[in-house]
Amino acid sequence: MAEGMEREGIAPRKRPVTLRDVAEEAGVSLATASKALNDQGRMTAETRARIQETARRLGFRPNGLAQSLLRQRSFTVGMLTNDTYGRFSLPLMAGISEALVDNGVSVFLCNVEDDPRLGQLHVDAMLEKRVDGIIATGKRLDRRLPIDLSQLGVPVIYAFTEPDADAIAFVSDDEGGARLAVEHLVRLGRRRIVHVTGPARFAVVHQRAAAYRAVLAEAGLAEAPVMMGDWTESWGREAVDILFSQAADGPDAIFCGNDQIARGVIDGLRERGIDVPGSVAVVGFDNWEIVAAEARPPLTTVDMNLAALGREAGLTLLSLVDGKPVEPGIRKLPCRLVVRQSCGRPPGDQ
Amino acid sequence: MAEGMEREGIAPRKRPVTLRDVAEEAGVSLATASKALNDQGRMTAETRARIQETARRLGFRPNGLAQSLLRQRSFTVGMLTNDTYGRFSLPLMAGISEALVDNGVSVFLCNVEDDPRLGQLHVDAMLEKRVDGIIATGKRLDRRLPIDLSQLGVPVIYAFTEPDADAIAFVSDDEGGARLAVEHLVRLGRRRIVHVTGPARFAVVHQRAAAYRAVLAEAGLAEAPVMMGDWTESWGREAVDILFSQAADGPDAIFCGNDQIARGVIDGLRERGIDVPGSVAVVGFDNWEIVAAEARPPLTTVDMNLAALGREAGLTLLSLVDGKPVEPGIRKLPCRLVVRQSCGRPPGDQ
DNA sequence: ATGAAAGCGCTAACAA
DNA sequence: TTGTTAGCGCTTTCAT
Repeated sequence: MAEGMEREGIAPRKRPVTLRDVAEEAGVSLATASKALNDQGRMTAETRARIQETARRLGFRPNGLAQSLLRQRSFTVGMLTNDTYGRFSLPLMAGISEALVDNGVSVFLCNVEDDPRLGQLHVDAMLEKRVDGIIATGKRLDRRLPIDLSQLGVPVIYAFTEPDADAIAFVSDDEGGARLAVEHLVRLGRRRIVHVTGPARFAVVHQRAAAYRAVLAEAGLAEAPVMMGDWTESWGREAVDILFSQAADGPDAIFCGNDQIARGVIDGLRERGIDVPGSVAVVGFDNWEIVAAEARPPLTTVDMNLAALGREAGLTLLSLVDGKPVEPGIRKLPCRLVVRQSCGRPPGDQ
Repeated sequence: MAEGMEREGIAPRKRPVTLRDVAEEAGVSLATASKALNDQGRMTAETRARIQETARRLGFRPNGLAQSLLRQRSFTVGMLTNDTYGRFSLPLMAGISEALVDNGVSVFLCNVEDDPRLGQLHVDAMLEKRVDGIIATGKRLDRRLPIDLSQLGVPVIYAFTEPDADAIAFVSDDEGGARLAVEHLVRLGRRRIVHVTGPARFAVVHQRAAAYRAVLAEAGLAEAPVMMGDWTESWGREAVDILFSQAADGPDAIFCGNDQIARGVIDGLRERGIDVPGSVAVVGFDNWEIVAAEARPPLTTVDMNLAALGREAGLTLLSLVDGKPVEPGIRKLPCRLVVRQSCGRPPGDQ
């Protein structure tokens, strides 16, 4: 039989090439072939090379299912989310995936909406597939996913969602983020800073408001009542109407609870002929590119660093899977201020 | 030994419960236990019930890896995308997942950006994990993913991305979608309809423009030169400036290439004091909720039905996996017009 | 009606 | 240095 050149480049068709095929073709035993391809055991470099070459030629691809069965490790994790629009889950996913892909770990993405049945379905599927771990993510820090993940028998990490007791969780530091925003305004010399934000039933609304008040107090500035409404542009515009309808002097800065409100605020101000940032500076929250970057002027806003958060979650899950101990608790990851143009030129201190 | 009540509710801890555990506990053989739990073979109803009850009590969960190894089927598919923002990939994913989850199939989501190395990494991982198939998706119908999927040895379906030759693909019917939009305007009595769209290097720009021209011709209306620019709000506003800066009579309807342009157009018109939809009707494309619903007035726009497209792709992949033959070729799935308020009340014909 | 045995494709201990 | 063997957890003939 000629040295197999005729096999070159043939894609495995019907039956995939197995390690046994490689071993036979190379004239060695299964075990030897295995060791050769895993750079384990001892053998002549020549043998190893020959086996590897044979594997390459045959288009051999190890069967991960068999490997996983044996190693008790599937190199697979599940990510649960209820964030249908992906505003939060996609950056998280990007970070998670980035942390895992280089370790050969793939991610099952499962949208459970807010449906317990769907959640159970996905979790069952994951568990049967023997995922090495699960990352639970969401769209709200103060709401749980519609499934109980506390007794699963696999490591679970919570990222950007309300965790169970004694769980390991990563969340954004909303107080810190709000501080960043308000301190920025203070540093720019703004003195009458108001806060227009979302509905009171969101925990973050109170956390951010508390930080807002704290920073004003520290700066010796008067605080205005926090204005709560919807997370929408129209609420932002409405808030501007309220703020500027009285003859009294309006604010010179508005810290908004999210980018959509901020966008509404900016539009409302422009339509009243009020210059941004000249007369009023505006800061948003979320750094939702599509909203923030297209505002007029482009929005200075707080970024929750969700990709980094996802990366941390992924790496931590990996540690857990490797059996390393991880202290339970909630870790708050810092936000970051993205300076665009809605507050004017940043002071020279940066 | 007492009848095991003390085991009730104990979550499997260290070593997961195996079928062997169930068999021993129930006092039967492995084979019998397997059959009992799969509703196969023949045995007394009593035996079957007892085994099932035992499994339940022990919290037995079949090891999908072992099953997959044997059945040569992993109940797992991979979804490839290069759509980082998820504008297209998330609706697709939702549809795909919906079609698959009830069949116990989970989805690996893999963002390959436009990086061939990353793409190869993900595809290799999928193949090693023995995915039953792959769905390739993207953000442009006229660009390929940065990896060759033609010789993988597993079924591949293309959804909303440029397919390889002889592949099975699902795409949106952009001509049809554009027809829907322009015919809507015609039906509402608009006569001077212009088209403001994206860059010429996008194939869809030409497809939609062709449909725009065709509909105008059929209606005996004059077509205006198609205005190509960026896919941005600012281009929409600029287009309005161009259209209305001359004293000549401007259009009474504007068909926009996407929702962002449409939003810019609406803003531009409002800022010029031109009533929408009174004086000018506006239609968008994409039905990107966050942009379309928050426009003033809310935007009538074309929805590409991406979730349905994903569902089709998922179901078709399933057929393929089951060995059913599927005709290769590109299937165009119809779009749908979502009527909001930017064109005025729809005529009584609906 | 039930069970023993042979694998699915691979790895790792132990022999040779 | 290489090969033999015993599984990983499960399904499936084929006996009994």
